[in-house]
Amino acid sequence: MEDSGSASPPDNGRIVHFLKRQAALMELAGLNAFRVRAFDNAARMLEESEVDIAEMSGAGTLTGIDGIGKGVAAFIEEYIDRGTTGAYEALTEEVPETLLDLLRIPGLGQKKVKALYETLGISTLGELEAACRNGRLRELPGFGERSQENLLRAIEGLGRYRGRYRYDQAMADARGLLQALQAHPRTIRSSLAGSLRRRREVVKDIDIVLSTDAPGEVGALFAGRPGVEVIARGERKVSVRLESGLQADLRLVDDARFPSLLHHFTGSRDHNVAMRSRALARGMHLNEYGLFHGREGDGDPVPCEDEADLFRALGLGYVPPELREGLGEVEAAAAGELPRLLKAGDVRGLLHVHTRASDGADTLEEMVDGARRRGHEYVAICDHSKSAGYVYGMTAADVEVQHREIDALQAERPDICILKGIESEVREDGSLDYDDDFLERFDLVVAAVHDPMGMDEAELTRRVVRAVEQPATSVLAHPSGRILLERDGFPFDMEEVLAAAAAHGVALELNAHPARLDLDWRWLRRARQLGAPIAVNTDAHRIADLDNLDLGIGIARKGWLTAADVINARSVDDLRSWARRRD
DNA sequence: GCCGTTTTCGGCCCGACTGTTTTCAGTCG
Repeated sequence: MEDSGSASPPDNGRIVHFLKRQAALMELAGLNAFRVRAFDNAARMLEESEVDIAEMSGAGTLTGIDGIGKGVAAFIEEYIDRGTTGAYEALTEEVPETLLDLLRIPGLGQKKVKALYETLGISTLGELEAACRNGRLRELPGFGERSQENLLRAIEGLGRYRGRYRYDQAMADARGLLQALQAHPRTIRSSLAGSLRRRREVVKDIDIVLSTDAPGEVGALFAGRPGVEVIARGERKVSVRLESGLQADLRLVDDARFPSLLHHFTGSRDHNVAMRSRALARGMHLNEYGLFHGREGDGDPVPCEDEADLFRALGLGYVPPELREGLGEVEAAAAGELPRLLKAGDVRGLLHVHTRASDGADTLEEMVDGARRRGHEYVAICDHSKSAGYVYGMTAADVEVQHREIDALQAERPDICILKGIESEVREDGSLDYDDDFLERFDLVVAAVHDPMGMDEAELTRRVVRAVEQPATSVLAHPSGRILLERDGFPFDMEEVLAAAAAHGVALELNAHPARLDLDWRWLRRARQLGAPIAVNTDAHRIADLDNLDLGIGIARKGWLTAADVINARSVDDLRSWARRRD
């Protein structure tokens, strides 16, 4: 049971979670599938947006959001008010909430869970496991020997695989698979697809699409890779479980169908719905095998050499994969209003780079040369300031030494501009490490909160806003403080912090470390709307970390950012005068 | 329940694979 939120309104996460539970219970209760989908859709729309749901509910403006009508808005309002709803309570009378656990098992959907409950009285994972071992499932139509074995394995797997992987971890597996497939002589075209191609920060699986005139041979190569367990093996699709626990799916088609296949398995569900609707509205039909004249898909195919042709045939500019989340990109493409997204070549310098002077692994010279080799015009050295308790923080004397080293190295490296920066700790009261006079010595001050110090939301918001207001602050490092799959962001009001950053011209960092990717891409879009600039930073602690910039650029693109939104896409002179402009 | 350049009623994406069947329902993405 959800607890009542009388003291403070439930946050977005709790509301979304409750909507999802409601949808799942409705499904189990056998309610109309489209009504179920309405709750599911509403949950997804709210999950991807960054609005304050409770606030909008109070203002009565929720129905302005796509997919939320009077019914769902009233449901949310009641939940915020009471901590539950009449509709939810009525459903739990009918369907035990523990059935939601069964729904998490791969291979068990609404119909089967319902059958298990109604005929065998199974309502918990433990009961299901026992029934599988006793062979009781065979009594049920649609269940057999194999079903019991598969369910037992799946129940085990629920604990073993958390089922979510960081982008970099999944990419390490995906690169190897893709290279092996591309090396096959019968492979014509191939590509990553799915959430990896969309650059989601966390993924559940690897999707690869491939064109070939010998699907059996290429499929066999994939299924026969060392250490993989084959989950499904068909003519057009092969699914395997890798040693890492990741599932990888390969789809095979002949080459003419490659563009539509790639598109289909790249887009999120919502993106594909938007594209199909658009095709239907134009008297065409879109599926993974092509774009066809006629709404039934029985007409002639529309010839498409690549994805760009496909978008063009639907009257759309090319929508980059990062944007294909179903968050307005199709509408923007139709109106010719897609932004010119940031590109790798746009970024001219690196900010926020560490050396051995604090907790980096490589020397000043090595890091600077790493940046030079990657073609950067400037690099800002930002080691930790003195009160960074968790690592070695630089004393004022250390800073003096580093500045002399930088001056000396700069004389030897005329082709790159070395900026004197600092990652300054934000203290409990929102002030920065070192006094204002000393902070004047730096070209760039990156303010960083590393410890929420047990503060509540109001206190922490005040602290971060104060840090943004400090005259020396140019950039707010890894704003939310999250560590992907380990720890959520610190609890503070991000909207308020973004507004403060916009008001004071402080940049929000997009920390490109694959464990952070912070600011989150959903908030990047909001920051752009508010006019707050962004710094795409590697936060490199060793030379190899400098290559994380590529992922940072991908996430920036996912946040709809252009070169104009990004401070390190500026020339070094512009950057310097921007950093020194402070009020 | 939501929605609207075939709209206020009547739709709501759609195809592959599995495990069970003996022609298909359920699940998944």
